[in-house]
Amino acid sequence: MVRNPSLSKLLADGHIPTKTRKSLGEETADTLRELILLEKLAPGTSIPERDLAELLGISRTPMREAMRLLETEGLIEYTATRRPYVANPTIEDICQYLAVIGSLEALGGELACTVATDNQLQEISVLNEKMQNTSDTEAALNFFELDMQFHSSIVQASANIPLIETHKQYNRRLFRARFVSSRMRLKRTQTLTQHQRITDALLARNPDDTARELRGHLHSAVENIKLAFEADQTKNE
Amino acid sequence: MVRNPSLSKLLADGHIPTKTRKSLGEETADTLRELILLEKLAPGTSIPERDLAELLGISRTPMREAMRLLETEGLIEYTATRRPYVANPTIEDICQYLAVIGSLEALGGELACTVATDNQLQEISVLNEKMQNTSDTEAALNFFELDMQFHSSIVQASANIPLIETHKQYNRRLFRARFVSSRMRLKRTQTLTQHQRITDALLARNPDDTARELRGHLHSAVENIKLAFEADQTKNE
DNA sequence: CTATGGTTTTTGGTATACCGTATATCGAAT
DNA sequence: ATTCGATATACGGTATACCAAAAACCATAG
Repeated sequence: MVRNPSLSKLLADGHIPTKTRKSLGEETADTLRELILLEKLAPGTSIPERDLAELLGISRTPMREAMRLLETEGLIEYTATRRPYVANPTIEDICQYLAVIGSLEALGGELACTVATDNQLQEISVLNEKMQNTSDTEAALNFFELDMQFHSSIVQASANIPLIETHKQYNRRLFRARFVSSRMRLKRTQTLTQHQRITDALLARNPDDTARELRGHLHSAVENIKLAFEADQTKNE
Repeated sequence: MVRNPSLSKLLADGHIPTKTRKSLGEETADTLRELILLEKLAPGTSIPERDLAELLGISRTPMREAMRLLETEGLIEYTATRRPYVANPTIEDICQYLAVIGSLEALGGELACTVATDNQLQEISVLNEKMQNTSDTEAALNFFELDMQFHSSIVQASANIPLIETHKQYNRRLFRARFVSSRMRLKRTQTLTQHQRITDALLARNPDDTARELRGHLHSAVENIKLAFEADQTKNE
């Protein structure tokens, strides 16, 4: 440990880049997650530990660790006999996730109104403006990423660490769904109006309005994703 | 797999007790959790993998798995150099947990109003009555357990599986805090009045009232726990 | 051709050995 | 006596071996 007072102060102040050395298992979790979210590993695919470990050139131990991690994130599930496969949430599952994430974001916004720094609010506002100025023809991926960032930064501003963590997890489960949905470009103007109202409430530091707007916004997200999935279904048959 | 259609139907109907064989790691997680919650392992204690594994007579592999599980539950934390120790949340941490759990329960109650079966509502009502009829001299532990059950069964009635799961996790982190708090018997009558109002709103299947009452209830839980911890602090010095 | 029962192969669970790094110990120098 | 540095020890990370259970396969009987 660092015993020199002035040095440990430096460290605590965060001036030194905290080198959190990731274990192989955690790194593997990252790459696995990416493989799943980008559909290199399709939903429902069976993924035996040995094969996957060999594929990535590591042993089973860290691979198992990675898979357990992704299990808690909801990206990997296990059969009754503990055989792992890529999760394949139904539209109903996704709606349940969205209900929870709606509550989490509403709480995040509510808290942010009282504890967020002006800088953080500014940042959110900037993200909103970027989205508002996005032309209709802009790449869907870009819009999608801004959307995710907008929501995340609101929760981030709540300074509630477990909330931020839980929100991140739910976001991961929803990644694919949100992606599909955003590709549809459904009701983009509606989304933008809602974002504007959320931003306004936040800048006014009005907790109740913020929470209500966020709830409403997530509520329509449910509708959009339902539509997107129906469209996706009919297209794929 | 079961190939006979009528047999698999039996299984799906749940007539056969789904024997989810727990792995050693999961069982270990259960016993470890109990050790921590009952303070057989005090908060802050360092818990080297080898020692703990030997203590329970198992190898390190399942022990590591168990510890990773409890890490995601927030009961075990790791130093910067990945040395595990029993989590020791500050009062601020606990308040953050409570804020989240408040939102989760509010959502649970709200959803329960529309999807809960009459039986489920009845069950909640029964739990409430049991608590109301608890005499002041009754064992604190009994009151405590009823309280936990009351809250859990509300979330259970929401039928939102990820919500139920997340709520369970947060409850575990709060177990100790709630226990300490309940031992203080602070504002027991206030608690009971609030429970009554929550129950009424639920039975009336009024989502908005239910959510509001739950939020308010958790809000005062924050106050109670703060008081309890202050008292606990001064006692221990 | 289908259903059944046994055999082989696959696969997850667990134990164990080894490695590198972090920590503890201890002696020497100031 | 305190601090510093070298050495020893402890500990978590990873690889690997082995086992039991599950699943795939296959041959045989009806």
